[in-house]
Amino acid sequence: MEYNFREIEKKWQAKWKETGLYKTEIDNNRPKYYVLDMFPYPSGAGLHVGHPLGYIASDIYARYKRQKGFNVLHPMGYDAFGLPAEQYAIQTGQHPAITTEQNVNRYREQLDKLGFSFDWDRSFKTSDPDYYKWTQWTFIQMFNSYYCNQANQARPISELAEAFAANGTEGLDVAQTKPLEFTAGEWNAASEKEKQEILMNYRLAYLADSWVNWCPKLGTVLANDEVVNGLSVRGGYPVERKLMKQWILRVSAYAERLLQGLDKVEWTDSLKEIQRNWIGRSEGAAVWFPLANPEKPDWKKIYMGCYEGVKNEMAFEIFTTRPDTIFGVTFMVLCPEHEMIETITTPEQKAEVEAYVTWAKNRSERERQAEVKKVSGVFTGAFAINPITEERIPIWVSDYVLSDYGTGAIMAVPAHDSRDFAFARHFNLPIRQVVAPAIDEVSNPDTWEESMDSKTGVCVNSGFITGMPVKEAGKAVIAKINDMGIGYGTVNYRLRDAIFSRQRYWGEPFPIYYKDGMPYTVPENELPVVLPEVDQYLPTQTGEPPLARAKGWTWNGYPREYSTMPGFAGSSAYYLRYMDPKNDKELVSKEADEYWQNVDLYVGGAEHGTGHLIYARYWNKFLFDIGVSCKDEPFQKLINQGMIQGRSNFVYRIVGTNKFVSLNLRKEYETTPIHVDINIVNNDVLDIEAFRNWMPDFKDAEFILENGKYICGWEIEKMSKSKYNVQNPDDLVEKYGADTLRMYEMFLGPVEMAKPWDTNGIEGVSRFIRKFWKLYFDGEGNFSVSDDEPTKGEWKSLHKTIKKIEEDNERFSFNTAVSAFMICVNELQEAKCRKRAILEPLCILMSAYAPHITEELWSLLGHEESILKATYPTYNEQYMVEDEYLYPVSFNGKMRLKMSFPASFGPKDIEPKVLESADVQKWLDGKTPKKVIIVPKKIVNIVF
RNA sequence: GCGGAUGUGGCGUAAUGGUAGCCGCGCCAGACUUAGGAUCUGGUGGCGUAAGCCGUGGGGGUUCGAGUCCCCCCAUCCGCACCA
Repeated sequence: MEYNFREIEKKWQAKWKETGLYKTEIDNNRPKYYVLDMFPYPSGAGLHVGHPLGYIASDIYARYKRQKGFNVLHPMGYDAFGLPAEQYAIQTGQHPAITTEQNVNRYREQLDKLGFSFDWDRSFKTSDPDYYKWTQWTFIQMFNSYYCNQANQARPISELAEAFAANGTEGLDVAQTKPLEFTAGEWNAASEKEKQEILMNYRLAYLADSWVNWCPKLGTVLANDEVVNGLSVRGGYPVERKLMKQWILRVSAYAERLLQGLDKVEWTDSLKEIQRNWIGRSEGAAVWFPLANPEKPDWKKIYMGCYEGVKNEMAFEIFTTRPDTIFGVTFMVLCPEHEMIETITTPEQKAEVEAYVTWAKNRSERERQAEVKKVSGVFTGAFAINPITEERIPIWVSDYVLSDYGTGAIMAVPAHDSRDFAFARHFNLPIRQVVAPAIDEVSNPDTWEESMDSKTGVCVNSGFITGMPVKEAGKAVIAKINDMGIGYGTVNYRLRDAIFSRQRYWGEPFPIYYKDGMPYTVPENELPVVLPEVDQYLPTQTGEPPLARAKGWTWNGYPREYSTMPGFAGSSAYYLRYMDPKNDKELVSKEADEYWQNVDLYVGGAEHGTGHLIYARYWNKFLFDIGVSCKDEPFQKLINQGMIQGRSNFVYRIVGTNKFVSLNLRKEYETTPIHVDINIVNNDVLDIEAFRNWMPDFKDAEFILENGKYICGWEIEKMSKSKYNVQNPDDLVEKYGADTLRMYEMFLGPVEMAKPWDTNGIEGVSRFIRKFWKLYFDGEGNFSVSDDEPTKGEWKSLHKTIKKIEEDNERFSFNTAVSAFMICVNELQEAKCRKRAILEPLCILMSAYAPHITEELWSLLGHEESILKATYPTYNEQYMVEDEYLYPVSFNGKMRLKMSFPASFGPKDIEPKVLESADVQKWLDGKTPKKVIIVPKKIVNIVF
């Protein structure tokens, strides 16, 4: 019987579906294992060969774990809300739900062909109201929570209101937008609206004016991770800073836990490092610098009086990571957005400062970033007092200080900070050295080429900390400012709160309505708030988001929130929902959550390092705090699949002609390389006829050949339509079958590594699969497996393979596993082995990789049940025992010859025999060995 | 600039500190064929007729022994980038 993969694959895919083979239920008698692929966004282009790489790897592992006795949850669904479908809707008027549906169907069709073991009964898409109901529900819980730094968890906002009624803000230690101070009396006397405004300062989902990334072209704000180099990730449009009222998630409250949690998960170091950088923890000090009122030169009075309750009016809070350099402060810098610029600027400087601030604020993010090295700034005319040295220092404004990190104000230490140094040099401000490698190694900063940013050394010219190592000095300064009541040691994070509003149509509506200008949540029993129909997917005339177009869309007459949620809303808790996808009472039942717990293996691309993987961790930690999820980290082990790059082919056109010269002859001509469709090139040899028919321009093309062939050049590039190097999995499944494609994708190399796609290599795997098939058939092509006792060699081949495959599966080394299968099949073919005792276990081993062919063979072997239910073979060491071992004998570490000794021989038995040998004597060349190292069953090394 | 990863034949890659190049592609030779972009067999790191010598980006080091561990440098890729 010929190996007819088309028939076999179709047959078994239908059968699996019919019998519900991959349906999963809670089973307390078996341990659970949760394998998840990152939520795909179903784009219109469908899958290319790079997409399934991770799905194949996770499917192999899921199947393997099932055969090892685990109850495996392996679901799949779609991240369906998002910009592409909506942009398409704007252009064509077609409802994004329709586009999404089509794309989902296409994805499903492509996935089905690859024979994945997904439990499709658990599937959903984020745009399903049954699903986004729980996204909205979670948002309401965040709205109704604050973060308590003492308990280190989210708590109900009602507790906070009670605390305010009893004690005001006395002793408050919570995450907040800005510090507020009021008494219980003030709270109790406040109106309902005032109370709501105060609470907004603490909610985990809050509404606030903030500087956002506004993308005019997309008509929406974007999160930080959706902007790269000042351009939107989707579409690449310019982004500007804009002050807008937005929904925001207080992700920053979880910064420390997000950082600490990284130590508990098994992710790659590089991904953990990306997250650590994104969270950006820095330890330092917050210090108040009082304003030296130029009209009252007796600043000491102000200084003495300014810390009691009048901080905001009279002083700036700065953040520094180097409190040890406080004696080197020679000026201060405020960001252009700083609130106090207006009040402190002197009349003489007013015009200049205003001009600068206007210029700086109106610059696009992109311009600002492009000109980072250009120093700009302006003097306010005002002075501050260094609270430690009591010196009077000028206050400047510059855009090198960012408004949203720290407090938007810095103490500048030009001698020891490169940016302050550049600024001081540019504006001719004093530079004072306060740190040196040693106490007597002070130099003149005027002679410096750059600042001394060194984090080691000792303090000099620094009053009471002179002579201290910098680390110690920092602590001493913090202690001092604490005593003085003008500052404290603190930690700052780069991680910002996440802007959660999008002025777009195709997303989850907020469960929010407005009364008296304040937001209120829709009652939970009215969820979901279903996305309404609109006549156009564009903003209104007055610039409101598209949802404002929906007719009669109010909550009992109150206006609703017209923004929708961003893409990450729906993808932040989907893994929990898969545990219990049909539950209409809860996001996930206690029973399901406690059984499935969290994702054991998460597979996907590294591009989600700072987006999805931060938000989902935040989201899950919140759900953990409110008791919905029993694990505070959602993804225990994570594998980043490497990108599959395209391999482009080129032809070389001689400039000004329609003549093409073969690769190795092109040096003699002036040529232009032109991308050529990889489908008309085979092993870099161009199909000339196909090329002439490819495009009208090439109809009359002429060629200069080498050895009668036209050889194309090649290059590794991103896979893209315009480069004609896209390889579509459907074509390959059609030509070689899913099992071959699955094994070939694994064979390409380690899953995590980026690698080029080279279709040529698939032939080798295809040959191997057919060879494997033939092991089960006799010369006439009849299925024929004997019950004869295998030979020693056959047993060894099998057990060697069992061991190797198991080890490789456990460490996700699927490429080496495929090659182990090849070796085994080569050996069995060599031995003409057609024995059940060998071929049955081999079939099971390979079923995770090539589920269709093995299922067919399994059934031919006479089994009724699916091979998925088969018991995984156990490795038996006894088959590996050898009587003899062939020792490599090396001289000074270089292998020269081999000698065989009984496996039972120890070093004492081997050494004399080795030294006696004529070959060894020849290599010794009369010299006496200094040492003979013998590692049993490993190596003999003679040192001379 | 900071951080991370990677570097091995013509190509993809393999090697618990122990025989460098397994497996596959490609290439070469042969067999079978009307034919070959089918199948099968053998060969294939470089230099050398050979014995042999040289070889894992470069340079040091640890070790009986280093592709693997340590230090310095180079190249490529990825992430962050005025984060005080």
